[in-house]
Amino acid sequence: MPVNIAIVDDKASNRSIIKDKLLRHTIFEVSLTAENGKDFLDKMKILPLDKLPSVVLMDLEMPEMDGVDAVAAGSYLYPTVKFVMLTIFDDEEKIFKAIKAGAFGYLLKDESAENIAEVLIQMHENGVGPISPGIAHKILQLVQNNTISLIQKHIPEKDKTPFNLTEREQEILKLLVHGMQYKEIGNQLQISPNTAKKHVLNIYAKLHVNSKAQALALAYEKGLI
Amino acid sequence: MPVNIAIVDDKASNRSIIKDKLLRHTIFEVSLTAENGKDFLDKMKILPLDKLPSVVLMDLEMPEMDGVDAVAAGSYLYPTVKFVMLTIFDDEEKIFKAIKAGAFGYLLKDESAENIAEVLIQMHENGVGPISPGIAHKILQLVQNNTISLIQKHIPEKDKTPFNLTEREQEILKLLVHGMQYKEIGNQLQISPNTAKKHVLNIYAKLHVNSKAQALALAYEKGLI
DNA sequence: TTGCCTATAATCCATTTGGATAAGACGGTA
DNA sequence: TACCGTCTTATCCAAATGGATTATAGGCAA
Repeated sequence: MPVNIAIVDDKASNRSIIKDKLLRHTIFEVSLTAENGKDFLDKMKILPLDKLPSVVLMDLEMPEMDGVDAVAAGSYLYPTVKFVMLTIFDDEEKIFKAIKAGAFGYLLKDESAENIAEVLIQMHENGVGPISPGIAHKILQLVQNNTISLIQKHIPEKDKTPFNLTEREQEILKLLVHGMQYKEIGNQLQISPNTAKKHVLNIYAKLHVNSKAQALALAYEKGLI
Repeated sequence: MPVNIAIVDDKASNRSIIKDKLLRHTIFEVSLTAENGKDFLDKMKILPLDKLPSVVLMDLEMPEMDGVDAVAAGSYLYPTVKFVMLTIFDDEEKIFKAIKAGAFGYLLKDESAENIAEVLIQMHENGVGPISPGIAHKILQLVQNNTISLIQKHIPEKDKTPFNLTEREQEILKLLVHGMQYKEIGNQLQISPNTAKKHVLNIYAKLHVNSKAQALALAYEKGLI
C-alpha cells in the first residue's frame, strides 16, 4: 500500500519541487497539498479516510495560519498523523513551539531538500522522528544554555484514586478529557453509549460538577490526568 | 594534521573495537584510552599538549567515575575538547544530565557503531554535534511530554494571538475553560447569551473543533491558556 | 444467604449545545 | 464613500447532554 503524504507550503514552487522528489519513489502518493494551515485543515476535513496522509510535510512560515497553529490543531484532531516541519527557519523559539505543538520531526530545508524521500523512508521503517543535525545541535545548545530545563515530576503516591473514582471511571475520564462524546466513548470501550453516559454522570456526582466542561476544567486543574 | 581522539570505556573490548574502526581512517589518531572517568582525567593531566584530544568518545556507565561527572569536569578543564557520549543507555535523565554537563554529541552504540568514524568526520567538517536519531527523537518526546520546559527569557515575545483569536474571543475562551455555559459567560461579560454563543462558535471554527470539550482539550494540551 | 458495590443498559424529559443564517452598529481603511 | 472585520443580537432546528429513575448481572464480604 502506498504511503500518503500531505504537503503544506505557501509557495507553489516549493510544493511542486517536494512533490516531484517524492513521486520519484513509487511508495509515495501525495494525497493533499495546501497553501497554509487553514487550507490544510479545511481540506483534511473533506478527505476520504483512505486518503488520510500518514505524514504531513509542513512549512512553518505561512500566511493565514502558520505551521505551529496548524500542527497544534492537526495533531490533536488527527493523532495518528505525523507532522514533519520542513523549513529554512531555525529560530529557537519556533523550533521549540513547533515541537511542543506536536511536531514529529523537524527538517531544515537546505539540509535535507535533496533527500527528503530517503529521510521519510527511514522514518517509516524505524518509526523515529527525523531531525536535522542542525536542529538537534540547536536543541543541545538550548539545554546547555539553561534555556530549557528538565521538569522533575514526582508523582504523589498517596492520591492513587482521586475522588474515589473507580478504575472504569478513571478510564472514562481519560477519554472524556480528549473531548469525546458518549457515542465515541461507548464505541472505544465496546459498551453502549447509554452506559458511557451513566459512568460520566457518576463521575460528575463524585467530582461535584455538572457538565463535561466543568469536569475537564477540574481534571486539568487538579492534574487528575 | 591528525585528529586526536580519546576513548573512555570500562570494557577493554569496546575500546579496541572503536579504536580499530577509527584507525582505518588515517586522519584519526587515538592519543588516549581510559577505563573510567577518573582514569581519563588523570591521564589528561600528564598528556603532552600536542596529544590533547579534540574529541573524547565517552561511555556513560562506568565504575569509579561515570561519564556524566567526567564530562562535567572535563568540559570545564578542557573547554576546547568535544565530548561525545557513546553508550547503549538511553535513559532520559542520563541523556539530559550528560548534555547539561557539556556533552557535544550523543550517540547510541548500536545505531552508530558501524560508522563512528563517518560521524566524527562529518562533525569535524561542519562543527555540528552528532546526535543519534533515537536520541533526538527522545528529546522531542521529552519536550512534548512537558518533561522539559523552555525557560522564558526576556525575549520581547511578540505575543501573537494563537489561532488568530480576537481579544474578545480569547477572553471568552478563558471563561469557557472554567466550564462556564453560555448564560454564565453572557452574564459575566454583560452580553446576551446568544452573543456569547456566537463567539464560542467562532472560536470553534478557528480551532477547527466542534464542541466545548474539544476546545478545552486543545486549549489545555497546547497551552493556549 | 443477604446485602452492597460496580458495570451494564434503557427510557423519559428538560435543558444545553452546535450549526446555519441574518442583520444592525461601529471603527478603521482603501 | 464604500468596504471589511469585529461585536453584537436573534431565530430555527437538530443533536447532544444532564438528570432521574429503573433494572439485570457479577463479585465480594459480612
